Amino acid sequence: MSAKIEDVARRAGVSTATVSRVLSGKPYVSDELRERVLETVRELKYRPSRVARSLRVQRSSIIGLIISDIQNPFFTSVVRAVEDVAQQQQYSVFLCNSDEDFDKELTYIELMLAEQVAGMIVSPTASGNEVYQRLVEMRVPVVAIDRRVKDVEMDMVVGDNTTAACAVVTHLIENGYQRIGAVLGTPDVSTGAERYQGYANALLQHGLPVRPELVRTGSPRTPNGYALTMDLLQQPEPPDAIFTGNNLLTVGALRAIHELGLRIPDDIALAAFDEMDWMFLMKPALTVVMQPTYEMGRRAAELLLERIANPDRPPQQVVLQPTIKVRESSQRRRELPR
Amino acid sequence: MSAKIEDVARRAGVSTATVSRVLSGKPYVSDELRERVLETVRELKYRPSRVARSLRVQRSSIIGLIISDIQNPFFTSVVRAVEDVAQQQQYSVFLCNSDEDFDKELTYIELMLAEQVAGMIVSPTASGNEVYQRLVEMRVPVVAIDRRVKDVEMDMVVGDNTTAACAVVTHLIENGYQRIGAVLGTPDVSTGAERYQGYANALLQHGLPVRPELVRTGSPRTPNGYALTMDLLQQPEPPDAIFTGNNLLTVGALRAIHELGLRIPDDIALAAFDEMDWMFLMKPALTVVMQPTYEMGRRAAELLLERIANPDRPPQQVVLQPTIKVRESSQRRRELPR
DNA sequence: CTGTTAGCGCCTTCAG
DNA sequence: CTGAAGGCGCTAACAG
Repeated sequence: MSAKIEDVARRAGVSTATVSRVLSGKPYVSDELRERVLETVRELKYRPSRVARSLRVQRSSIIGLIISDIQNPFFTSVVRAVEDVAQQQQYSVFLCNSDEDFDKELTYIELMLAEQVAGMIVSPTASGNEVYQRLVEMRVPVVAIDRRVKDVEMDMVVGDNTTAACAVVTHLIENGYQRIGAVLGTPDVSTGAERYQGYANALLQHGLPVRPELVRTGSPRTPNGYALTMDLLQQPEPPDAIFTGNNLLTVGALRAIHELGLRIPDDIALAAFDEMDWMFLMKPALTVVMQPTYEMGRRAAELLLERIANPDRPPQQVVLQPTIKVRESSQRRRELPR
Repeated sequence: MSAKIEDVARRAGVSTATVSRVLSGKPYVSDELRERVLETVRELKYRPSRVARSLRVQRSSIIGLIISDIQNPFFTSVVRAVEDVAQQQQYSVFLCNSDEDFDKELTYIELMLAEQVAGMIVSPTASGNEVYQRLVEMRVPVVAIDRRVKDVEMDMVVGDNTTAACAVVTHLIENGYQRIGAVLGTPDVSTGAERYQGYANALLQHGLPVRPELVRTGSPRTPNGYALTMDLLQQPEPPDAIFTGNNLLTVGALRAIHELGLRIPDDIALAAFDEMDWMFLMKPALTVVMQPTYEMGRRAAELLLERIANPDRPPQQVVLQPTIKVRESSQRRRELPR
């Protein structure tokens, strides 16, 4: 097919070792030979086989990135960040979409191993610790992003969900809302669990009861956000405010609210986690939590590269603080005369 | 490190050839040996090295997917589709983001070649035909998606942009709008060019002039949509309607309109290409074009697999029809008394 | 500084 | 039906 290293060597009148040395920027090659080799490489349009290289050195220069939902802007932002860092260090990114499906996640992890990736970044779809425990034991560089893996000493970068959730819900309470509902991702993943925790903390701190009938959890995706919100709002005693636990759930919730003809915040107030870029157009929520998505991706990639360079570094857990944004409309208290 | 094929062979008391045959589902292996091998594979948790395999067979079972903007929902939907088809056929997807940067695109194509991918799907960032011409000559399976490559006989799946653009602009005209502006992607990529063509066709068919001062083009991204729209609207004689040429440009346009305090469609009407899922919430446009994004991805993947299976098949060009959606609000004609 | 050589792990003829 | 053996293209000792 295309030129191999031997062709280049022969044409340039040197050995394959020299060609290899030149191409991998190794020292100890005379300028003359180096130039001659480079010239020949250009002539032959030689492109080293990364496959052969990977086999030889028992490691590819690929970083595996397994995210749980590629349609979620949160993750696309992460992807961007990881790609940026990787590219800067001559790594490429092998992206897979586990689709919130633990089996797919496992399959992809296997695939990554079979492809000899240099390391991987994963947003776990469940707190499936055994797998990650094994990876750590195999000394495979891996970092968890966005979601914690329980009981495993590994690198991870996550947001401070409990605090942030508590803050936005507190804001609702301070604006006079009393029956606050929640639409959250499943408690199987740490984000769902922690955001529930923050919600509950806020209520308890203000002497309000945590009513199970006001809490709905499920897969963190738009259709589910719609269904859960519908369910919540069509109860005999619906909430007067809703806390949504992630951006896609928020979209679903907005759809439901819209369809029921309710107005925000007059009929129903909203506090959202993970607001998307475009929501500004609608100012739908009283208060929102914005995660530093790009930074999370960047930190995760950096952590991974560090571990690849130094497999013995102790595990690091980076916790980033989300930003809380309050809308002007939030000043409009509900107790005011209509 | 982990188990190799020879370990399995030894443990099972057979040759590596037999193990290989069993694992690749080849016939001509007695049931007894097959069972024994499978058992041993399980015991040893043997995971064949895809790298070694790729080197040996001179091809990996990876499909390269190079998209121009991973933050664009259009493409994430395509990614989903490609992944679904690939997985079904035991391929994995290697996703890269060219970021609308032709150099990155080239780099990634090189990377794909070096990784011996089975084939690739690319949304070209420019009509850089030489590269694709070369790929076709090298008999590398490749299909272009969303955007045409000029003068190259290759597989591609695109939308009928001219017709669709003409239709939505016609709709604006029929609703009484006369000064219709356009915010489009650069004419360097086929989508931008064709959508401009459709816009111009619609105007001309109705005897309206195509005014250069009402047309803005640039990179198809949100910030640019904002800037171009701002520019358009702050002219002495601004348009009374705008046609936006892709979903991200639309978001930018909405932001600009919003910021200027204009109302849709009373102050400014909007016809959008590629509406995003969530826009329903805002009903911002009179009429929108929705592309069958998932289907485009699916078709592209299918085309690619067909070509991998049969490299001599003549090139196919699939043109999909977008759907045009008209809002009720569009019935409100502009000439009606205010 | 440069060349020779031995594999990396797997598949695939070619014999048996 | 099964085994033995030769590479796929590259890098990393080890000699010169």
